[in-house]
Amino acid sequence: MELDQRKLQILRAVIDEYILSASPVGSKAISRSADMNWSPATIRNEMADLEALGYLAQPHTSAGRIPSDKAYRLYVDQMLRRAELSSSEKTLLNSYYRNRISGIESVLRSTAQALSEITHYTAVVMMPDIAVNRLRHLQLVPLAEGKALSVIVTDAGVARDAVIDIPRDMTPAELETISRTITQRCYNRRMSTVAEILTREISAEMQSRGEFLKTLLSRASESEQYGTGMVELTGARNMLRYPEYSDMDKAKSFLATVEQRDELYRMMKKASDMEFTITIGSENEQEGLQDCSVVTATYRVNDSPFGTFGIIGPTRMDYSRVINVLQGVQQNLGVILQSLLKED
Amino acid sequence: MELDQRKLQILRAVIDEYILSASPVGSKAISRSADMNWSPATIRNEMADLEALGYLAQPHTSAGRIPSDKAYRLYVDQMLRRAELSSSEKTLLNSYYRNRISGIESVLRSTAQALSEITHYTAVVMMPDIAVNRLRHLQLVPLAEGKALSVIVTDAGVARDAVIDIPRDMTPAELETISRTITQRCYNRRMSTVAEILTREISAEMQSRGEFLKTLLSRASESEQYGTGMVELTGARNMLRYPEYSDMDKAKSFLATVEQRDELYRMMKKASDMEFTITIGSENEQEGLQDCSVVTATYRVNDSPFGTFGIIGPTRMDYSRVINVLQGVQQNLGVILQSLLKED
DNA sequence: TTTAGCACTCTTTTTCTTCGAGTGCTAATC
DNA sequence: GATTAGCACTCGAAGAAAAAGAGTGCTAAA
Repeated sequence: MELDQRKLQILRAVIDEYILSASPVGSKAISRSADMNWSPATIRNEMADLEALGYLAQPHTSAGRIPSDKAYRLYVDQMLRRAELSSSEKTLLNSYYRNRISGIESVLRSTAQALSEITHYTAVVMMPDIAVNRLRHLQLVPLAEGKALSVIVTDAGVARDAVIDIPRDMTPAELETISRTITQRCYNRRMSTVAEILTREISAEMQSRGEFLKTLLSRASESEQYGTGMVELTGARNMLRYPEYSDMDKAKSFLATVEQRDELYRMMKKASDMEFTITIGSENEQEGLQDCSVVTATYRVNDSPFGTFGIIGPTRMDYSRVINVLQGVQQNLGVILQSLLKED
Repeated sequence: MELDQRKLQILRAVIDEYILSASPVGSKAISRSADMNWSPATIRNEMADLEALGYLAQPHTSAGRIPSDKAYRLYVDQMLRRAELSSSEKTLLNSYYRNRISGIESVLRSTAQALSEITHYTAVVMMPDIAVNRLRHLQLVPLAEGKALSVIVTDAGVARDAVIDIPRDMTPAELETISRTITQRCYNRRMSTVAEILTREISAEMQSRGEFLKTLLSRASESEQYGTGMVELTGARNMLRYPEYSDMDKAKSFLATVEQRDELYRMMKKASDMEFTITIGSENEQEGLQDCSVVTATYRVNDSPFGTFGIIGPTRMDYSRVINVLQGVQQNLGVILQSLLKED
């Protein structure tokens, strides 16, 4: 049995209605909706078919139908109309960036806030992964005997720092020399290759400090060390708006899940080579997101992918609105970051 | 009418019991508790007195009593016994810092997590306010024409950065010179005074760039700019454990309140010149924290106050446990940060 | 001064009933 | 053959009524 035009139309109507109401949709409600010229009885028959095909489910015998994950999948793949953001929404969006443009990360934090407030869902933004960035400057700043702060600045305008151990007899002047040498040698090299270059070229040169440099940069390549793996999450509380989380336990487990930042990071990282991703309910790997859908978008700066952000909401989220907003933010973010990094 | 010994004993018993059970405490329950040698009837009389004095309240006629904020105040001021953390708890605490010692801020983030997981309340940690730190290094890194990243490193091992505008004709070499000059002139000066020093001493010297420097450092002193005002908040979801938040609306409004990071920062900032603070229910300025208590502690590095962290919980939180944990963390944090900044 | 006894109050829990939305099936209709 | 009206049936939600229980304040006795 295939999905003919009428079945699709009905399925769509069920989903649209369920997204709005969050309660099982009956045949009568469907037959009342626009362009639906069949009687409830006919629609009942079709709905029974759709249930047999796995697109609809019935919480109990005498209730209406709710869409399955499979139905949402079909919906987002084939039934979604994209639309531009309205100009008032664009204005709203831009208002979040006022006074907030002191750096990449604060822009991204504001973005997360904007996303969650505009969509009323939970927003997640991945902080830039410096591994793909290029080194602009490395500075070792002595803190105390045996300790220094290592600061890395990349071409993307991102700075990351870590406290490191240094040999006790290392002087500030020597640290400065090392900083300068590394900066020179690795200038504009991808962060992911810096450690390698150092081991190969520089440590030999600076024999006496070879061991130190090795440690320094093996740690530099460990992502943990320089604060990679960070995500900003905002608006988790929004989920409490929706009846699917009126059960306290569900709410708790959702909040517990999203507090696991490293898991979220993994998820976002995986999505980061796609322009857009939509992951519906059980398609999510994470235990606690089985009742959620995650929509992500990747934005670009200078035509190369820079970072990823997204929305987490109940599976019955308003997909088309979410996608429109993400698309709007995607463009916006490109422009704003561009203007932050290039001259105005 | 004064609070005699027996009234105090009864009040204490009521509070202890209410902290445990979260439901109104009756006279019978009290008379059963240890060292309570009076009959329920006697205790009822005393409880009526305590209610008249404003220490207890009755949700409705036929219910037990619950402590008022005034009662908690008395409780924390006069009835609290402090105790050392057990050694197993200390071990647990330390386990949070493993692999997490790459920098001040990541240590503080781990601290927040540890606090919330150990106490089962919400933890908040104020990131160091660099205004009181001393400048160790300033570096201007060119990003693109007209743009640079300004990075500040302080003696506390904290780095902060911001994207800034620079005159178009400024060369990398010139930026380097400026960086070095500022670092030299302001070395070990408090960040709060750096802007002033620059305006006074340096801008005159570098006439042509005077305007730029002024802008640069007026912005440096704006806290916003360099990411001051940040707090880390963890474990907000823990509040859903407690019956006082089984009402969805209460839970929502709590989460909404703590998502206002700047408000939280203000609160913490205010607490930061006290070793410990306990703020109970209506004593809180913030609207959304009227049903909460906030306990904070300030930790020291090198004997000078460094930062503040705290616990937010329901007013009937287990104060003595919370205080013990905070005290434990306070010591711990001092040691860990010390070891991070000084040689091992 | 303390306490046993008791009537009273008010919430919580349970049980039972009613209501209504929605279904699936059958038979009539287009 | 496809569609639809009609109808008996199911099952959860909502409401009402009843019962249970915890705790009180007061009185009078110890």
